[in-house]
This record gives sequence, structure tokens and C-alpha cells, in this order.
Amino acid sequence: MTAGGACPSHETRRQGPNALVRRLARHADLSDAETGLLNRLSTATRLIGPRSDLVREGDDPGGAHVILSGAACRYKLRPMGTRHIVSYLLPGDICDADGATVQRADFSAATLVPSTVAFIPRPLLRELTAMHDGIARGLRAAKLAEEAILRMWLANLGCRSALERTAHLFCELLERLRAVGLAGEAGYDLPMTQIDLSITLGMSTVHMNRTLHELRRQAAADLRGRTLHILDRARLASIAEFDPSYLRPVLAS
Amino acid sequence: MTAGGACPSHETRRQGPNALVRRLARHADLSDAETGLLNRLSTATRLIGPRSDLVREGDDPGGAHVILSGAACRYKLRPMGTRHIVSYLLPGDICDADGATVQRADFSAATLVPSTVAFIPRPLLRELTAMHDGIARGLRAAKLAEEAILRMWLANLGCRSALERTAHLFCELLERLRAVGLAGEAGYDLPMTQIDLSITLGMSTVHMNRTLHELRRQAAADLRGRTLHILDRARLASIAEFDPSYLRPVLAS
DNA sequence: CGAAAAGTTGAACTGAATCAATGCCGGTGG
DNA sequence: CCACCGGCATTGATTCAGTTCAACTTTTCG
Repeated sequence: MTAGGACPSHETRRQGPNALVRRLARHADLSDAETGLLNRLSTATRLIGPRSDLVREGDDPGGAHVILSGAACRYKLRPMGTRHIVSYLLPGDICDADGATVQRADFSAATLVPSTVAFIPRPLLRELTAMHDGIARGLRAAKLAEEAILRMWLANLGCRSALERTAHLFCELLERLRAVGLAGEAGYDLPMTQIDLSITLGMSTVHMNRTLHELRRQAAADLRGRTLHILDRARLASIAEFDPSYLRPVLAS
Repeated sequence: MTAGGACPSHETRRQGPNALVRRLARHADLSDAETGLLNRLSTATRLIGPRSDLVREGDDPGGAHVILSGAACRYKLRPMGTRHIVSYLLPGDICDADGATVQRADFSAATLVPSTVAFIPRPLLRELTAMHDGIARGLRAAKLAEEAILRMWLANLGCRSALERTAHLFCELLERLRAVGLAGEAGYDLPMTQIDLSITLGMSTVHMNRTLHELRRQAAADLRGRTLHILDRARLASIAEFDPSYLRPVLAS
């Protein structure tokens, strides 16, 4: 797998219903026509290697990227080269849903692991939202959920300890991955390294590692290799003070 | 001024062009009809006392609140009673621009100082965005800017020191207040206490105080009472690694 | 004027960073 | 098939930025 490489039109294997459809249908009813449309979009995909940029800060995103498998993140680069991850993009998530309006990204985005990504160019994105109410509503809801996550992350960094922050992130990922069928009760595959986690949670890698050990010691969660085993979901949630309601915006009418 | 009190329909004094109009016109051209409409909205305002909630987490916001003078904040409440401020709402800012769609707020919002606030109920908000393209575009742009700020704050908390964070916030406030005519080169009135600042920047009040002293010692900024004196804007920006471009989203077409 | 909230200061303490070394594992090339 | 390499994970020792506690002053405001 050549880093940064991309090969065109990759067949969509496993996980029956497409992640994007699943995601948008969560908040808005999609017509059959809309579902079909989204499924067709998802065939024009690229398999992108790990750690390759999708969008670079300051550039024109030109449209939206849809993560269909794998995982990516939005991040901010500081002048001195240090980075900070400001959100995770999981299957079904859309990077630059505002690609229709925004011409300069205020963040970069990159894959974390090899990922299948569909690109929706600006004109098509506009057409989709203008012509299909279900899709427009779904996109809006997805954006609201994302914003709520952003606020939650901010509160997390602002007033929780390393252990609490980590537990909170693991709870959130459990919910989000379950929503697209990528996690069971027992746990899930973490698509990021401890280094990624540490730059997300604002701590050193050394302390990240120690915090993971502490979670294991408290029999809450156990990260072995790529797999996160949820040992005691209630305990994890209680450490994190986790309340999942922010992940599911309630829409009017 | 009774805390939590509110008296109806307060006359709009000073600062010529209404803050809301000024804010929305920043990214989108407003027709005369639209400007007039917004100005009329801004007459049905309430003067709200300091530290009164506008919206409570979990409640239905029912519409949007527009800050016309004063200042407010969005905040998150933790079970144990500690709070974290996730954004500031300055004159011209809109709280719950998504009031048209969202039925459950994932945050609370409260005034920081006595403020003039207009409320736009959901049906009216819908009508405004549906009928007036300029207003819809302005609102969208305002929301994008807000999101960019949220991401910046997250990166701030995640990877900057107390001094850097504080300098960054002061730079941001300078830009934002200048955009609505509430700050000059020399400085501005800070509408929040050191306690508020500390809750925002994720540090103890004691350390907040010491950080302010350090900024003064470095001849960058000097907070005296409510007034922030910018002593050396370049130095402040360099401490903060401040680049204001995130505050001005570039819109397509 | 008096009470409450905000700001200030010093001293002791601690969660997390930093430094540094070492182990592990998967991939690549010889 | 094995040796080597680079990224990731782990561990111990030390240091430091920021917290906590506690007392005190100043300002605000009813």
C-alpha cells in the first residue's frame, strides 16, 4: 500500500447498507430516489492510503468528501509543526458538507487508516441539496450533530482529567461506530494510534499510554493492539460522565 | 437591576447601524427590504440582567436569540456543578440560529452582563430564511464563522499554554469587537470577569490572574478593571500565533 | 453602609510533560 | 528466511506548569 496512493473506483464490499445512506437516514426520511442517488454516488469512490491529506488548511475543498470505510480526522497545524486533531470522520461522516459554500478550509483533513472515500464536487452537492429535501435535511442534521460533538470536546478538554477525557472519547466512539454497524457490545476496532489519541485529547503520548493502563486497571476498557475491549460499559460511562443525547439532535417538524 | 429580571421593549440607543445588520451584511449583500426587516426585529427587544439564562440545556430554544448589546455565552454544565464556557456571544451574534430546526439545545446560554436581546420565534425565523436569500446567506456565513471559532478554541485548549491561550482569546475578541465597532486600536471593554475567562480557558482563577499579570509584565496587554488595554498588538499576536483568517469564511459564488 | 462578588497573593502540592532508554512488531530487501 | 529498519508502545526518573488551599484586599451594588 503506497502511502498517499489512490486507485480508482473500488468495489464496495461487506457492510450491506451504505454508510452514508445509513447516516443520513438517521434523522431524515429518504425517498427511494434519494437512497438510490446516494448509493450511486458511493460507487465513484477512491481507496486512499493511510495518513494522506484530503483537504489542506487554506485550500478550496471544492466539494465534500464522504468517508465510506476506514477513518479520517480534521486537524489544525501550528506553525512549529505540532498538530491538533479537532474531529474524527468515521464511515458515513461527511467532511466539508459546506463545500457548497466554503472556499477556504480552516482546517486540514487526512485519513488515519486506508479508507474508501467518495468526493462530491460543489455543483453536484448544490444540486443534491436543492433538489432533494430528504438529503438536505439529513446533511443539516449531520452538521448539527457534528457541532454538538465539537462543543462536547471543548468542554472535555476544558474541564476533565486525562482519564475522564479518554473514557469520554471511547464512549462517544462506541455510540458513533454502533450507529453505522461497526461496533458491538464487546468493543470495536480503534482506527487510530495512541499518538493520534494523545493529540486529540491534548496530552503527551506517554501520559496517554499510562491513562490506557489505568482504564484497564479499573476494568473499564482495554486497548489491545487495534481493538478496544469494553470491559464495563457502565463504569466507563460513569468515569466519563457520558450522556449520549448530544449525539442525536432532535429536529423540529 | 434584579438578577434574571427583564423589562420589555427597550429603546435602541447609540451605535448607529444595528449590530445584527452589521454582522449579516459582512458576508452577504442585504437588500433594503432585508435591512429594514432586521431593523424592525431589533426594536422588539428585551433588556436582560446579568447572568440570566437565555436557553437551558435540554430545553427547546423555540427560536433564535440575537445579542444586540452586552454579551452572553454558551456553556456546558457538568453534573458536579462545574461549568465550561464553549463560546462567547457578542453584539450581532446569534444564539440558536438553528432554532428553526433544533428542538433540544445541547448547551445552555446566559448573559454575562446586562444585555439587549431580540428573540426571533421559530416560525418567523423560518419565514425569514425562506423568503430572504440575503438573510439566509448571512446566517449561514455567521454559522460557519462560529464553527471555525469552535475548532480554533479546541486547538487552543489542546495544545497551547495558559499564556498563549489567553493572548489568543484577547486577539480574537479584538477582531470580533472591532467588526461591530466596539473596539479601537487601544483596546476594548471586556464584558466578562476573570472567573469567566478562567472557565473559558480551562484554568483556575488563580492561574488566570497570574497569567494576566504575565501579559502585563511582557507589555502585551493590560487588563484594568473591565478595560483591556492592548499595549503591543504585534507581541500579543506573536505570543498567540494569531492568524485572523479563520474569523472570515470565504464563500463561493 | 454593608454584604457579596471579584481580584490578589503566597505556599504547598500534584497531574501531566519531558527526557531517555528499551521493547515490540510488521514490512522490506538481501 | 532472516536481518534490519522505522513507527509505535512501554517504562522509569525527573521536572514543571498549573492546581489547591487559605488568607486577605478591593470593588461593586443594592
